Amino acid sequence: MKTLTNTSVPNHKVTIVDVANEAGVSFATVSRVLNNSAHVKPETRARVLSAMERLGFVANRQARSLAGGKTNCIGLLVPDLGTGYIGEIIRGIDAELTLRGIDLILYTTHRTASKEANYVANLATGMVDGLLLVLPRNPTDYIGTLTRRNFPFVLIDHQGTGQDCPAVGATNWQGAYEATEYLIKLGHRRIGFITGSMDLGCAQDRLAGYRAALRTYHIPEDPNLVYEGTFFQPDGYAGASAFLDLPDPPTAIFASNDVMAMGAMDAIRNRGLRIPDDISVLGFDDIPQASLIRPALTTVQQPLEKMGRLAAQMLLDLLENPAQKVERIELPTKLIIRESCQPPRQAD
Amino acid sequence: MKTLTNTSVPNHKVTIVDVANEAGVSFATVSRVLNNSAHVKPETRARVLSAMERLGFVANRQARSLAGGKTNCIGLLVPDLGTGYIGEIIRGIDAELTLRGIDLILYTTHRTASKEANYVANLATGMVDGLLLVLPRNPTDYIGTLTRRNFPFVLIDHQGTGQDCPAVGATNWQGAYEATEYLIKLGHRRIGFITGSMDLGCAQDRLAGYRAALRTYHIPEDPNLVYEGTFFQPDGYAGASAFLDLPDPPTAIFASNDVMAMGAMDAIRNRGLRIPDDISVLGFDDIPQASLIRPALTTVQQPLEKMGRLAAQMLLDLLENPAQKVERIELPTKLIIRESCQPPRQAD
DNA sequence: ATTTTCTGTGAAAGCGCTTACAAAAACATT
DNA sequence: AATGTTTTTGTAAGCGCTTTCACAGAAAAT
Repeated sequence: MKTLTNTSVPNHKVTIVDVANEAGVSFATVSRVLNNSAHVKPETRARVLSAMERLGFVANRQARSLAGGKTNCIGLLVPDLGTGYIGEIIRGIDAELTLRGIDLILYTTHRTASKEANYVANLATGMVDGLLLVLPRNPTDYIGTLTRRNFPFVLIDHQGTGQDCPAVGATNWQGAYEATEYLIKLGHRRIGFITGSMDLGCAQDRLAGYRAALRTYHIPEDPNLVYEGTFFQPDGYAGASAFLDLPDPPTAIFASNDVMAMGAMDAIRNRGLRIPDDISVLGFDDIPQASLIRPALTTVQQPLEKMGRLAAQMLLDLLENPAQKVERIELPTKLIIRESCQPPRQAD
Repeated sequence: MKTLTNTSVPNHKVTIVDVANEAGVSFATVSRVLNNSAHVKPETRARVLSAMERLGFVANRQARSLAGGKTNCIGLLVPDLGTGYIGEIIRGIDAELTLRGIDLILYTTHRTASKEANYVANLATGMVDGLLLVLPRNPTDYIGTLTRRNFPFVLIDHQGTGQDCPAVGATNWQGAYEATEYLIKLGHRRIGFITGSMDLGCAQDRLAGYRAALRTYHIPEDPNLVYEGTFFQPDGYAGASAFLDLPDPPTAIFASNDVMAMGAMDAIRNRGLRIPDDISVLGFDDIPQASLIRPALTTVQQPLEKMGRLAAQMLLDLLENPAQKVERIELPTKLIIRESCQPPRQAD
């Protein structure tokens, strides 16, 4: 009675027992086929496979995870999805995961730190096998927990302050340095800088890169020319407005991300000034719309898609071999010169 | 031996058995507390709760789903994440789901129809309790299966061709009609239209709305003024280029989405023409960057975030009460007038 | 031909939880 | 006080699968 075939009942879920009966083997063998385990005669395997086909069998994930101890899901924690920045990263992650048949559970924290820690705590308890954390807000809160529990995770776009954990990021310092240098070589001496959220490592690095370039070219740093933003568009607007209110406004503005650069452009135009004729604007990220706007935005490209892909690979490797040594990868950024920068109006 | 407490072993997962021992009740009672079932003495409940707290117990989702028959996850199938269009929808979905403690499993099909059908088949087998399908490509492939299996799902932004299934969309026809009417009232007589993927209901509706408006105002339709695109930026570029090559080019271009409108803008500017002075451009969607570009894009706003929220609500209702009657909701669109349109240069 | 080594398969014990069903305890009713 | 109800709690049977162990049978070695 227990191992009754249910092929006749249309709405019944097909289980390995059904398949086993259909194929005339024990359900253990079916499980072996399912797991590509060795020690199954090719002939038997074929028989089981065909039975599965005939019955339309699909393995139950919940049961597999429960029994097997892993979920084949990995969790992805992102701040939001608005800007395309994250979209690019996800595209990379997704490509890698799809390849290996692993599912993605998405969590958006909407930049709420408390939510972030909460999610992490929950996820690390059986929901997923590993965690990908994009632009983590204050990861110190839970990285300890994660490490202690030996829970695999990879940070994306977070050059932590000394924490020794797997991460992939971009050369933020370098990128900002080169971009600033480009502006300087164009002839700019007064370059306004709009920072990102300074609690994020990447924002700090970009600011540091900007400062370093200034120093290299012996340009004194004017505190009025650094505006602290939070990576959102309005910050760009506000920052640029503040700069333009200065008695001696900058001839170029370098925003720590593209979205803020766009905000800055807005502010500039609202004053009746033209880009790049009156003032140059430079961004960071190279999100898809950077090339879509006019003037097309000169910006520092981060290999977002690649970062996602790499992070996924690292995590998957970590899952397979937890003893793996910790890696921190920095992908190179690249200055993409488009139309939003030119030499200052009246060179000094 | 079997019911040995494991509090001493640090790395052991805490199960309901552990909690039961700690609280001095049977594990069934713990389960009841977990499920907020009635018939648990408040005092006992408190004791169990405190034991959970003490032990740091977190229920295992896999086990709960396996035993309980539901996953508390819903699946979201989207074509991609690049444009912000989807991002807005997800924001709405996410808001609703977070509220009810349900998780989101994300699948991006990257506009591959085969992948879509594949995912749907897989997901509908225990992975998730319900499915949210954004902008489904050719849903006829699997809507039948889904319906037959009684698997709950809601379509987003797909006004199917007669299929009777739950869906939330926007008034695409109406939106396109009003936008075209606006252009006509501005004085335009030759209005180029760039369609979306014509296998999508929304694209068809928008085209129909455009045509209807033309008819209303007795403007003969010129086949040269309709360019078939696929909702991607390059289509906008190509479409606008084709229009501008015409001996008698249009004075306004209406693209079926914002991204294509941006492509069109690009093409127009590459010809040395100015927007809106030489030619007006109008989009559809009102994605976040529509207001960020210059000139700011006049477009038809879809309540994307709200659509997501509503779809999630519908699905959740459906889960609770499968007998629910099928609803198809159309949210109103709204013309957002910004800077990209003005009366044609020389009125006829 | 006999023993040894594999290989292929089956039986059975869980994975951590839900949920009838049953038993016990508490309360109300005559 | 005895009985009937209603709560509250415990017992046990799965949910569908993985995996260890054991045991056949076949191949290899003696």
